[in-house]
Amino acid sequence: MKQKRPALKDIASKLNVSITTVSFVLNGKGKEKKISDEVIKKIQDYTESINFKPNLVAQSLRTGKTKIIVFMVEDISNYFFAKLARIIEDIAYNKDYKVLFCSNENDDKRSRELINLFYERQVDGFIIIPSAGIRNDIDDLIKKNVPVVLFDRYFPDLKTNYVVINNKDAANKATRHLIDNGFKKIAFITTDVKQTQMLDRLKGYEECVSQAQLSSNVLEIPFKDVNSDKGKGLIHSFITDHAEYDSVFFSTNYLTQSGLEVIKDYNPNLLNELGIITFDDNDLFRIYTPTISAVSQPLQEIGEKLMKIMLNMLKEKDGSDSPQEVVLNAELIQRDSSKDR
Amino acid sequence: MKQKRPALKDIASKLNVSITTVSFVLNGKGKEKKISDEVIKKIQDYTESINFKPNLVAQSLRTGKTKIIVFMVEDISNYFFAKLARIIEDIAYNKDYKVLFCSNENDDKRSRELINLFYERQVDGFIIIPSAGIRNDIDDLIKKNVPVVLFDRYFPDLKTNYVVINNKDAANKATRHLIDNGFKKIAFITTDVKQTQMLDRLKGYEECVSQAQLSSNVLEIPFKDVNSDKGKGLIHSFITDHAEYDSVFFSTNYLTQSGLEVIKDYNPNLLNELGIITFDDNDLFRIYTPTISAVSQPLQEIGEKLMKIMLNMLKEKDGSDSPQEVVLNAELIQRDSSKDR
DNA sequence: TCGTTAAACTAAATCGTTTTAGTAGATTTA
DNA sequence: TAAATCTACTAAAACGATTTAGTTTAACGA
Repeated sequence: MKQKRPALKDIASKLNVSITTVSFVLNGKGKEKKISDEVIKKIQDYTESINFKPNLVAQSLRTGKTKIIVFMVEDISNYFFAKLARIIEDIAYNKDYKVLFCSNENDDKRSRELINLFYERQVDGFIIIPSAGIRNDIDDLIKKNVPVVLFDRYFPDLKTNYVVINNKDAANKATRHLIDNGFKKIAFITTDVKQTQMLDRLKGYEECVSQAQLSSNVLEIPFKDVNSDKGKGLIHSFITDHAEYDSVFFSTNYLTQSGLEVIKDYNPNLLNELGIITFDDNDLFRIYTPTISAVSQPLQEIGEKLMKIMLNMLKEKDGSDSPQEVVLNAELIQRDSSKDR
Repeated sequence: MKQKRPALKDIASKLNVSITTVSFVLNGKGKEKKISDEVIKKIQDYTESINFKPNLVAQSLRTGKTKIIVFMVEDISNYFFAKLARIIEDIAYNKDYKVLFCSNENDDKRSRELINLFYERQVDGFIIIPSAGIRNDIDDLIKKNVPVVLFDRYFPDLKTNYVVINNKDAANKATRHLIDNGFKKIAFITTDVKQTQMLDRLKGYEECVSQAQLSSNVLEIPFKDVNSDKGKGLIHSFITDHAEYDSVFFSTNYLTQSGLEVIKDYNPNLLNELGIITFDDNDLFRIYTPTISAVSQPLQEIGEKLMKIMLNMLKEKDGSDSPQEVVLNAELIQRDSSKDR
């Protein structure tokens, strides 16, 4: 026996006032709208006593606002994204917004479906890690005046809000750090993803080795194989075929995880001989043996910037401000794996 | 210039038909409602051409369904929950449901707020890891006929759907495994949380050591300190004060992470001497040195069961089926850290 | 004393759907 | 030929809020 939730109507008839009056009082406009203290109190007391909660769906329909923000990443179960999700969620929560998380697998079709789906649900804004082929979908959203902020990567030819880190610079510093510690044959293991974040990291590495007149040694793993045995196989042959490499720079944390597994299987001693450095820190790297040096993205700062831009757009009447392009700096955390040994 | 999204009304007037007709056609009821093929085609062609999407908020208001399920866990950035979230999300996605993730920090106040908030938003169902004190809130939801499934833990005195693992049995097996491998002074490090999952794990450990006529050595870390330096300090003194312990059983994965860090800091060699086993597997444990033995919860199975129960309730007219109580078995994954050394 | 203003409300439109209960006209039945 | 049945639609209520544009009564000013 599902008893119906009370609506304004029910309260109004119960208390012999109009729906309007109830609505005004519940929205704190009682004074402003000259409702008498007596009536205000009557309504407040009663709604509290029955623990009345307005129907937010109806509210959304009427106001056009849902107070929901979508946070779309590659894979919400990945450490980096999950941590960031928590930060975003907390900020949103304080501002009375809810966050819908979803994973697009860096796949265009899925990204597109998710965007449409949430657009239909009238979400108020999108924070998105875009997959490579959805430039136009993002553009459409912006044209429809929906608040959008990209992060981690962006489309150079599209004017949008975005928050990224200085990938090239960070990769450069990490490579330089290896060189400074005496490593000479540095391998760079990355994915075949052709998006800004990866291209910039590659560029940072290549510029640095070339400047130091060292050779460039790059392995590109197809994105779809990144966590599979196939991917691990590729890393394995790359390393075993080139016994001369004295160090490895992984371009992203899920590659590092596979990489460590492969190295450990192949030759555990190598873990202590090879110089290792990775993009994206992880709690694991701090307690691994050896501890793994990492380029750490400023999660808190990224989250705060993203939400600041988003909340700002949500406040504006016409979001006609020029897009914000934020580039933050990552920090190189030096641990044992990149020490000269 | 935000141009308004088209509504049924606009389509209807554009094509000189009624709103009703458009609605019928878009819902695939054209044939059933005897709309002529000609009109059906006209409407379909037009709505496709302008890529019309109905307003789901309005739809929800009318139908009372939002097609949204809430998935509430302690901390969405925790490996175990994040993995499960992905599984749930995928299943839901295929059934045309969306999932809202949120973290309650195992805190009653926050849990309560989240439940209310989503209830107001008319979500169709809740999948919840309950914090200790929200028994009555859960009960209220159920009384209001809202589909609810608990997991990981439950309230023994409340008839609800739940999916858990056999914690006592799993802890028992893990302890036995250590004993079988020659460990005699086994420490159990857990939290002070007094909920079924933790109590059962403790019970499993205690029964096993007592049966083997070994001593029981338990450290309870206050939940709020679990990931802080204070928690690490407690672990540190527990271990250093008791040099006689030859093995440690961690009751949950975030404790293990802190524990490994402490042990490594204190005396790296200990990592290879101490027997170590943990509840909740993690990719990290497979590649750690030593590899860490773990009680692995059947994530896929848990996710499937949860969604099966949930989807079933969502289908029913009156959810008057008796609650499902599912207890799954966890798997002990033996790795190097629990080998006799 | 009459017009004006303020106080304290309320009726009804609106948001964009779904769905029930029609209707008008053509065709069939008896 | 009148009643019944179909076909192909449509009007309008309903979901539960917000908000505009009133209305009524009392008080005030000149």
